[in-house]
Amino acid sequence: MAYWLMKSEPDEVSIDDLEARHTVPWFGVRNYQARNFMRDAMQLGDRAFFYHSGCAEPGIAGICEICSPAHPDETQFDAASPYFDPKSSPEKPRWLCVDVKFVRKTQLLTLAEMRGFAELSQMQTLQRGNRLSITPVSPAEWDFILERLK
DNA sequence: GCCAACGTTGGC
DNA sequence: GCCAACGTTGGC
Repeated sequence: MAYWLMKSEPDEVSIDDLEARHTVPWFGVRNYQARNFMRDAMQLGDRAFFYHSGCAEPGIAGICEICSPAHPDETQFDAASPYFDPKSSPEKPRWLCVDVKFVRKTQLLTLAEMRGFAELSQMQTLQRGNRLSITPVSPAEWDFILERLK
């Protein structure tokens, strides 16, 4: 059992979208490190903070759970998708995703608030220059944040 | 294998 | 819209 932080642009998929759809494929990851986390490290039942990025108020907006093994991300084969990858093929898919299911929505814990906690100073997603859309969260960080989520 | 150029992420 | 940081590409 491991913990994660997964970034999504709310314009594309927000916590409200996830709540409405119950489960969504985590499509659009085009970074090998993030892909490898999904392929090699994630397990069914792992929980993740659902983080809103690229928006006016970035931060943790809810909690979701990994509910499928890694499988090919269909958007890579769709020429009309911004995530289309001409170098990938269904025979040899390059990009994977997992499905996540809605657990709960929380009051937004903003990035600014997260940066204010000394207990979170080592959190990977808060490190300078970090751009990974999926990062591991330590059990201590998970518990600390969970206690502060409303 | 090096590395410059370029593209992307994402906060501000 | 800006820009720091960093990943990827491709020529050599």
